[in-house]
Amino acid sequence: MDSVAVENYLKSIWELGPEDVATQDIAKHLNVAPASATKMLQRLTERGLVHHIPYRGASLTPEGERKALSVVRRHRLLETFLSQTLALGREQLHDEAERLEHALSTDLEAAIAAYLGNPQRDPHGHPIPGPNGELPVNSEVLLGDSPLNKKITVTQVPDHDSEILSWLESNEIFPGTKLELISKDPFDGGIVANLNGKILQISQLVANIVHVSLEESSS
Amino acid sequence: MDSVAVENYLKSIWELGPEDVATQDIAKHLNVAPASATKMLQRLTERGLVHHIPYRGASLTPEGERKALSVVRRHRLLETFLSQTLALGREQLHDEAERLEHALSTDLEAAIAAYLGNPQRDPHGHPIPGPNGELPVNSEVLLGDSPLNKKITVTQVPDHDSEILSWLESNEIFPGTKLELISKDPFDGGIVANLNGKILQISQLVANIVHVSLEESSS
DNA sequence: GATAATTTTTAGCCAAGGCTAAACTTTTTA
DNA sequence: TAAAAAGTTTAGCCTTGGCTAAAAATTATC
Repeated sequence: MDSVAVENYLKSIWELGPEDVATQDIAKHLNVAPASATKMLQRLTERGLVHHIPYRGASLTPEGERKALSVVRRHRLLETFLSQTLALGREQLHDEAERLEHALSTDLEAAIAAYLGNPQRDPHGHPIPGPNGELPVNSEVLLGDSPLNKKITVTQVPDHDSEILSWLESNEIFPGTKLELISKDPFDGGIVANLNGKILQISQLVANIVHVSLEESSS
Repeated sequence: MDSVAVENYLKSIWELGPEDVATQDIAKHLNVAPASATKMLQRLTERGLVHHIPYRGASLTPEGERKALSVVRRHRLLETFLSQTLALGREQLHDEAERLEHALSTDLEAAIAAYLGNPQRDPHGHPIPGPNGELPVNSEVLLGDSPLNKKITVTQVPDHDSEILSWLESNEIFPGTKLELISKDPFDGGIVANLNGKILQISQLVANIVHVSLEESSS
């Protein structure tokens, strides 16, 4: 069994990867001192989970990635489970799952997946890795990069920034929402969209986090 | 936030109490060396959660008991929640709850309690402490101590011994089961009972774990 | 291309929570 | 009641995962 700390390092590297991740970025992501991250990266390299090149950065070995995806799977299954059973708000889910993910046995993971009917996406629209780490190929595009005057469908919103998430929620932007880009600011990348007749200004920050698909949603 | 280890020590002392608990018993219960238990008892005494008298034993302070009951509440709520949503077997519940109980936030605890309608008992029939640690007075009696030829109702089965639990389950003994004592062995305390017409021999070991009530069950 | 700034690593420290072996109490037994 | 047995504590060690301060490497800047 890997410790909570180890699981969190692996997950962070996965989330920040797949290219070499800087020590500083990992440290910031986990709220620890850079020196602590260095030490852990060395230990994880020792254990064959991480490939760390001093002064360059770190990446996951195949084994490390498998473990990282297992954590991500548990996290996203938990978010889906809590959302469905307890009807928690999308912005509460992340923090709860973050704690519980490390305490989920393989059996319980399987029971939850079966109960949910092996869902492919969590409530934020993020794909849930399969039991062996399979992830679907991603044909999505960022909201800020999508073409003007075309029907697009929101597929993913961020899972951890509850401020942005609340804003999105209050403007009815979540997976499945259909909208159309009206214009794009040439300087800061902010956009204006038409959501069911409502005209909405969306900052560059948000436009570069939300994913959309150009095909009609299959839901 | 208390660590997992601290929460487990407090819970163990509560479960083994309320009289002074021997160092050895705590160590055995937690699967650690006696010396480790001693050290932790000293730390917990330092923190005002435990009252440890060297060579005598340890007991919980009011603050320690409050925290222990909080862990017990989370444990039993989780067992109830997992049982209702995922239909896990009674003998799987304990181990899962054991891991998850330390990762449950106050918010999620409240959400689960509300979802379940603030249940008073977990699936093993154990009372669930209230949010402030309230426990109902216990008017129950051990199966082995109950009178002959009287209708009695099972109220509690053990939660952690999955072997006993499976045996009970397969003989349809669980909270709510009605039966009648036919005879008691004068030597080893084993008993014979009538369960819906079936004659059942029950060992002393089991008879001293299962709780029953003499009144008709209110379910 | 040398120096300044930034990033990363090393060194050394700490607390938590384990362990074993040895010392000390308490309890039991002869 | 003295010796043996059982239980408990102390002492000293270990690993994990943090930290800070200082040293080293890399990158940016003049």
